[in-house]
Amino acid sequence: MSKQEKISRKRQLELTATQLFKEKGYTASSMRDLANEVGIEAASLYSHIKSKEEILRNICFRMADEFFMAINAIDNEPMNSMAEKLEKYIVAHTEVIAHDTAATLVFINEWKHLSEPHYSNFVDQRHQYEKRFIEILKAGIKRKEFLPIDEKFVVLTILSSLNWIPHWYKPGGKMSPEEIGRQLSRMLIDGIKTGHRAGTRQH
Amino acid sequence: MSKQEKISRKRQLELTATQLFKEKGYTASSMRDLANEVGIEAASLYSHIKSKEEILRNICFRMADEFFMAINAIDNEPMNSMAEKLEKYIVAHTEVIAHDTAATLVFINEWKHLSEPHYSNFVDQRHQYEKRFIEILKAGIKRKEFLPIDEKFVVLTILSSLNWIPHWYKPGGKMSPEEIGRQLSRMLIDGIKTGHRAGTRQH
DNA sequence: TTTATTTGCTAACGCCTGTTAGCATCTTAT
DNA sequence: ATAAGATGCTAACAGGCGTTAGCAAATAAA
Repeated sequence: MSKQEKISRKRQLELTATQLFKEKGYTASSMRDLANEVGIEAASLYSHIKSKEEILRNICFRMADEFFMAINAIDNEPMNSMAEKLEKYIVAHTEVIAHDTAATLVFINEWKHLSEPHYSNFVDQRHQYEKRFIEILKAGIKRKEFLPIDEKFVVLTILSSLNWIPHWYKPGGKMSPEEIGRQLSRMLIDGIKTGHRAGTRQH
Repeated sequence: MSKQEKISRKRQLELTATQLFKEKGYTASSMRDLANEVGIEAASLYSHIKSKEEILRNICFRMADEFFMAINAIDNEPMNSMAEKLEKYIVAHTEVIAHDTAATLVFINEWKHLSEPHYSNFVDQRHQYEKRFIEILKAGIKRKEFLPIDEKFVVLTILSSLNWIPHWYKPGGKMSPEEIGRQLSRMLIDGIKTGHRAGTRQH
């Protein structure tokens, strides 16, 4: 199981590094810190990884992939309203976050330490991700399902609310990730939705 | 004007450091970076400041003070509803943010690098600040003005939306800070408020 | 004009940084 | 049994870090 073992060791490093980066930040976390945490010498880390940044890169882009995969899966489902689609997006995003809050925090806070071309790559991907939400809002506004509020503004408000979840979410709490997502989307969508709160009146 | 000059020089350092900390993060910004930026040697910085952390401390606690002062001023005004009070809180918070987005970002992202006892001090203050919002929500729920959603949850959602503003706000844009605050509070409050959107129906 | 303060310099300190080279050992596959 | 790979070590490197000591020049206050 040589290949398995190597992967598992590398994975352990990434997990420990994620925790470290989350707590102290990427720059303030040293390779010696990481080595200490797993009980080996700093130089030995380089039998498993190429560089410190490689770890950060893997965390950031793996999370980016997961976020994209989550909303991609939704686009195949049939949808009645843009509100429904937006809710599904929000729930999906929440579930990805809840699945690994530490990695999410690193993804959110430390991407700026990526070097080129990965930095630009990352920024592009995030921009595309926001665009997916904006398209839903635009469609919803066109259908007069949503109030004509600046879409960019609304998307950033939604995503910032979502991205704060890892700061307080603890697995096994009273709310499941899905419930959190639903609650949040109800709170946010009903705030931008025309018509009553209780009704499902569509225009 | 010796005292004046000194203050102005120290202030310039703080301003430059704020920009630096915002862009690269506190840990990744070196004293030599800062010195370079203002055109002197790194060692010369210590004629004006005691330590690197002193700068961070000043930024963080000055912002904390400004946030508190902004909402303190509101508590003296007469208020008809909790929704109105919450809106005023949100607008006030937004205006403080808009007044110095760079310092706000440092305040939000870099406080964890404060050493004790300042770290605990900071965390306490933030907790108290959140409590002020929670009290409004509790009162609003009691009056049946707001839906009985977990207050902590709602406050964190509100504050996270607010704290993302410095990422996109540019002075001189189409929306003034006050308008942004109003728009945001309408979007968030109407989402947690019972009854119609258009009406002002109170219970 | 003398005195005190502000502002800056050079040189250096001890320590920490990410990373490489070279070698040893232990595990797995042939 | 042998070869290949995985995993780890020690020693060391070149450079960066925040900060201090000691001194010089400019500026302001007496």
